[in-house]
Amino acid sequence: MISPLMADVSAAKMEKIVALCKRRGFIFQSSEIYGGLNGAWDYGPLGTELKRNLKDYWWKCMTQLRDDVVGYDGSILMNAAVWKASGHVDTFSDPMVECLLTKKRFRADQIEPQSGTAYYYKGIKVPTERLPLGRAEKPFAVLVPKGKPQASADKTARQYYLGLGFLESEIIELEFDRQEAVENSTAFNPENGAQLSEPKVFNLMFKTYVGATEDDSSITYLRPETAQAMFVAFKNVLEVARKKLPFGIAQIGKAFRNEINPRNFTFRSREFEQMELEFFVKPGTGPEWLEKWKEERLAWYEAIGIPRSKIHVLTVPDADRAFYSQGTYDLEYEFPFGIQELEGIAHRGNYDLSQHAKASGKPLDYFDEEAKQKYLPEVVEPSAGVDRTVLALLCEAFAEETVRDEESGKEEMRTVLRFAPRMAPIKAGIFPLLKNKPELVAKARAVQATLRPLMKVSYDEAGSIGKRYRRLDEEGTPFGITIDFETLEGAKEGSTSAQGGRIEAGQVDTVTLRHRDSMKQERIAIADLPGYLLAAVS
RNA sequence: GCGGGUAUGGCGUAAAGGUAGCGCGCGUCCUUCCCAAGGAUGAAGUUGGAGUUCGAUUCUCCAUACCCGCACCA
Repeated sequence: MISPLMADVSAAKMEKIVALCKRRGFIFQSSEIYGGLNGAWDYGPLGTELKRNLKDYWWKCMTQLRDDVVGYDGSILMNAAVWKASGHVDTFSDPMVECLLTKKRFRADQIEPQSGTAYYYKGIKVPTERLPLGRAEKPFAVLVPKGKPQASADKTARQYYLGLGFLESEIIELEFDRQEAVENSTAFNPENGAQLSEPKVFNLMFKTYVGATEDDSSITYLRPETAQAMFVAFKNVLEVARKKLPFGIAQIGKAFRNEINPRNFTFRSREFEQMELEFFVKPGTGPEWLEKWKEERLAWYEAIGIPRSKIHVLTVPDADRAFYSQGTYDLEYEFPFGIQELEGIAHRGNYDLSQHAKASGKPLDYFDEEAKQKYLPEVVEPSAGVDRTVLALLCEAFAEETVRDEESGKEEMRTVLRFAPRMAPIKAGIFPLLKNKPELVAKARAVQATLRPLMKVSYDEAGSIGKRYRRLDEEGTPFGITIDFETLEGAKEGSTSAQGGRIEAGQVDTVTLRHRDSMKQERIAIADLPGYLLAAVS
């Protein structure tokens, strides 16, 4: 249970993170100057780097560091038949009905059929003349169990008309229409008997038209997940990849869902990016691979700076699982706004391949050379949200701390993003201690030129050195490199090296290396910078 | 989709039916030998639309976005 105070603290933290994201250029509202667009967000200069680092690392872990996964990059627009076969056209849209009395919403297909006596009303009359509306025609109906008096239906109807908000109870006169026996009807709310609205379809897929003519034959959809491209192309990949089971296909790309209600900053957006792996395995081995991938993915989150202790593994109960799933884990993160899903790892059986084989008429079997038999592989799918993970990185990295100035004793607030170095948008900031000393500036520029081909670095000479360090902190840059007079004139006696040893007194071309998290400084030879930094950020 | 709230430079805020101010940040210049130092100077704002009014950023209505709760999330 979250206390109201903690909820306030969390909301305040989230607001600070949103403000920081805008201030430093991580995330902006989409089309902001036109008032934005509900559920759409842009990544600014730093956010783009962060997101790219995340995707690159996933890609590297999937396709480079193991040899049983190949990459794919499917189109966003696909033949509409794909979405029919996958089940999205039929099941990704939910006909919803709404209780006219309580406004509560139900899936139309989940309403339990009711029997009883239905009372129909045409509307209400209001005898008092001082009210502007003498009567209101607004049909309504109530279902009550057989044998119950009409009075109980009247009571519900009265509540409904009162809820419309323009009348006082004592002067409402119901205009009764008729009563009727009803069997197995889904037109009434099982909880209170009130009439339900006509079903409205909420299709979560964005519909669009391919080509110039907008007729039904040209309809397709923006993909609601990247997965289907990989199932549909299974045969093609099998042909060229020369892989034996088990093997996987990995893809990163945009997907679109017309969410009813986007929420929580970028967490639920209508346009978002996925990192999905479809891992094909021998029939019967799905469950064990589900476990393996769960462990694999947990370790991965640790590697990008999200500790195991902040990830909750939810074993999705049978009732909540998608119809195709034979087992699902949700990996959830403790966001300030609640514990929410980052990644779903699902054992999809052979549902997708069998659906597409059936619908397309093209066999999608795998021929097992050892067993000398054909079969449809099972699939285990770790599917991660890029934008959600970026948000988790930001939330996890965000820290405000009080620092005391040793000399003056003055206390100040320091805002710092403690990204894991491999995720940090910029790896190092390079500064001349003073910008009005040409020798320092020239050397700093030289160091920048050395490091630039190796990693993203920044150069800054504006303001005091302390100010520049704090700027690095807010951007989450793990290293600050300062070219100072010791660089030119030789190191002082007793300098500690970042490599652990000593810098020799009088040694030139050494710089101050400042660490973001500890704010500690040490010296390092310029020649050692590339090796040291590459090791620290890869 | 329902209910509630909010909307003032990049960020955080103040004020008022009649000239919109402050702090931080940002740009330029000066100064500065290691944790948001100092000085000079500059740019930048009332979410959008309609109405009331001599005059609206302020009042009213509508729209949009964001936040909170409910519902939803194959």
